[in-house]
Amino acid sequence: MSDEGYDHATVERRWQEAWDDADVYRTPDDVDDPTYVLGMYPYPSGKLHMGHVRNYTITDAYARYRRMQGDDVLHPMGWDAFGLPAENAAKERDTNPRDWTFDCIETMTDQMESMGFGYDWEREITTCTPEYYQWNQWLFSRFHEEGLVERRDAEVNWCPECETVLADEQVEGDDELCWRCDTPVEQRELEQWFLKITEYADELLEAIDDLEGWPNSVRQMQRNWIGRQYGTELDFEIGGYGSVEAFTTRVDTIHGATFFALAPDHPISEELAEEDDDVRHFIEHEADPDGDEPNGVETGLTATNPVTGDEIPVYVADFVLSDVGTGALMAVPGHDERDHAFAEKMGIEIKPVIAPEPDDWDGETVPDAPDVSEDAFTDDGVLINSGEYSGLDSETARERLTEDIDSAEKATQYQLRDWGISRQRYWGTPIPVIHCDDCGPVMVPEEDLPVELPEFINTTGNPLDAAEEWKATTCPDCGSPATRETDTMDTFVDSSWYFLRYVSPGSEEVPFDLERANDWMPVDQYVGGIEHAVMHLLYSRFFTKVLADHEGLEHREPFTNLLAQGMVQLEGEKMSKSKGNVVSPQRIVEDYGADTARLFMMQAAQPERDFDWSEEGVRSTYAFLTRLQGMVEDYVADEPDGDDDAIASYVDAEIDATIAIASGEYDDLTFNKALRETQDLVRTLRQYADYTEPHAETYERGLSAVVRLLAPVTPHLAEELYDELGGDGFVADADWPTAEIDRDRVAKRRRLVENTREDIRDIVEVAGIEDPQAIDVVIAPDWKYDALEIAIESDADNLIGELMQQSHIRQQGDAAADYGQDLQAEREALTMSLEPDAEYEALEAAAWLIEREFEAPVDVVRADEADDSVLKNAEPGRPAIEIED
RNA sequence: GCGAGGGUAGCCAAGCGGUCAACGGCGGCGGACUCAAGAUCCGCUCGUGUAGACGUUCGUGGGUUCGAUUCCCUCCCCUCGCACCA
Repeated sequence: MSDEGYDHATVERRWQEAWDDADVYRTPDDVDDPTYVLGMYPYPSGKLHMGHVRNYTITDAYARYRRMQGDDVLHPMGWDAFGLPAENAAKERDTNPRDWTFDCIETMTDQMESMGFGYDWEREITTCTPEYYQWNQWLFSRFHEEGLVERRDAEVNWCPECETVLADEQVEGDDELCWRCDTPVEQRELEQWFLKITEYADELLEAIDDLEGWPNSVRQMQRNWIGRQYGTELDFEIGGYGSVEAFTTRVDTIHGATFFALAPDHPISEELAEEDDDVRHFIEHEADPDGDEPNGVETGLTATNPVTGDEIPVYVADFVLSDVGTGALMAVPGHDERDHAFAEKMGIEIKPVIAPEPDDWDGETVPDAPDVSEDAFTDDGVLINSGEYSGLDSETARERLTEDIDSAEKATQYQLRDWGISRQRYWGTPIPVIHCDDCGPVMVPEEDLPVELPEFINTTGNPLDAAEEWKATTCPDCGSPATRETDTMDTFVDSSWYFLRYVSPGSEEVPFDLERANDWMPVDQYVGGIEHAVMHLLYSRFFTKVLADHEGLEHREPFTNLLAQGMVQLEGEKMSKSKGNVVSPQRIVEDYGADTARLFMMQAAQPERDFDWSEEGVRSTYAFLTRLQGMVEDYVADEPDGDDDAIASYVDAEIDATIAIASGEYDDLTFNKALRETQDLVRTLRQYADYTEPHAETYERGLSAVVRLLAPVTPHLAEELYDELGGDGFVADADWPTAEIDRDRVAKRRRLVENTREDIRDIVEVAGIEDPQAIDVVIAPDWKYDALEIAIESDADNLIGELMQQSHIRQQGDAAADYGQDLQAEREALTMSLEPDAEYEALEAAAWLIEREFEAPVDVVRADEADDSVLKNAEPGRPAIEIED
């Protein structure tokens, strides 16, 4: 396989060293508003996988493209270096997380260099260093000062395998599995640190509308996650227990509330459990919040409907969740499916109070009740059986009832919860707090930051808890003996602002240089996996907003354009170690080179789509590069001296077309299309050289354009070939090729040529012409172009009449009338063709393609040199064809 | 159930009101080159057709339009996210 190809190893090594020596990818601090291109930084697991390669090839190609377009570019890389796997690996290998992590970083850095990724390594950041994580601590203190940190008892998700707390976002699926290890998650009550992201819920939600550079899927996922709902909070009196608050979005159905339900862990349920055996038994043994079946137990209590005064039975039910709404609800089985199911099961009354709005409703008449015995009617409609509210529409009734009921208030509920950042693990940022018996939890003063991690202790629980010496300290407030907080921060804290740190990675006084951040931010193009759609991308938005409000950052959103890249699959399946269907990037680089791997990936599919890895595809990509290399070599070794003829002009026009199209596609990050065009041009150039002695200047211009168009994706070979062609400096710094041509004309010209060739093939085939002797291609007369233009612009009913007003058209007599009829028939679909001269030139330039294919001389003929009988078939955009056999 | 994105010729996949029987790739067929194979190059790949035509096609069934693969609605199917959410 690879022994047939070019010497990629030598080429790649040579240019990697040359780039390194010349510091090609450095972004100086004094550049003005660079284009900021960023890939989500990796967790240093030890090896680059195909997902990384794809992700970073996308950003690298785009960064290189922008640089060649003349932009200053910021394209940094760093390491999401804290996290549990390092701890586990350290235990397995009897080392410590720090050494293991830095080993991994070293390996992965080498792999990234071997892929040819052009990063400014001077800006590298590593989150597990005190130089970085001190700023997590500093930010935590700042958040605390601004009232955005809270410590409270919380029922938390606990993973017994990882021995740590998980955020809601880290619990996956119906089975509630840990996102890292797929262990079922348990619930525990612990004192936890929270960042109050809910304070920003409204802005985080509303600003999504303006994130036009983000994929809809991600925007929608964030909207769902925040889950804002407008409704009403109101009190129900429960005999003996006072008033209980319930939340409802459908207060218009309150006259149909036939029972009241409490969550099993609602305070009243817990109180009841102490005296009522049935309730206790239900809560402890029967309640199954995860089951499909709604279960419940009657309490014997009643609640008073604040509108009707009715006494309705109170149940403890497992379908009521304490963290949704208020953990207590008024149940309306007539108009809520879940309440309906429960009422049916328990034999509770089902009462319709909303009717579908009749089509011809007058706005007053009270319609007939719907049948809700089998199914609830859950849409809005018109109130019935609702006393003075009957006859109102749902919307109005909700307003009125919320006003009229004493205890009722408009309320907004969110699904978004505050962000619990406490983790009971070692390898993370220590939360900078000291616990004092007298003063309680006290922030570590800024001058004492960072709180550095102690040496790793290999133990089953939290190593920080075992670090006795480290734990013992004194209270910053009162000076008495005190202990350090042993929780560390969720690593998503690190990644919520790392994109700001790249701006000034060495800052010792501040987390980031504010002035530069204001100039350089936001990230223009962010690229990463869809798995971060909610967590990382939502937290980063939150941090950015807090920093805007309290630290003078002048941007409220971190990422202008977001690309969620697709997966690299093998036979339609996600590559994964457990399935054993992994293709190693390292092996591909060894066998075919980084350029081949990069080019294959970028041309295989649009970046956001999944695609299948194919060894066959890799081989043909490699063959393509080898061929290209040969073409350049041959050209340089023996420069051709062909004429600047029609064929050269065809090739020249194709070069322009390719540049124009490929540039547009690079702008849109649709590398696959840009590369397809570029590869087409290579084929055109080869055909050219095969067919005739090329015109040196034209041919070289083509090769040079190809090399530069490929340079963002295959940087090493592009450097090599650019050098061979005599380019100055690095192709990485070269100017992007330019073409003064618009895509519309390109498309028209190509279509004309392609249609003409197809027509000739059709004729040869259908007419059974074995061996064509000569082919004439005849351009339509000028008057037809004029007629076409008139037909397009005219809105007259009688097109023929309109045409005949032109004397030079009228002179054509029957021919004009015939063509006028044709135009009339297709009137609405007409589009302007190229001008006659442009058509002549395009076909003349493409004649060699036809001659080559049919092995017959081709004559492109102007209308005034042709017979009238032939001209009959010629139209603008469609020359007449005469084949002699 | 809700939401988002999809369903295009043997397969993958573009197009997203007329230039569309529908770009491109793979696979298949034929041809050139070669002693041969590979690579490369040139065609063909819905049906019919002895001069560029016609017919039937873009999940299903309707609709809008002079005209729909492209816009609207119904239904079916796929993928992803959320979900006993009050």
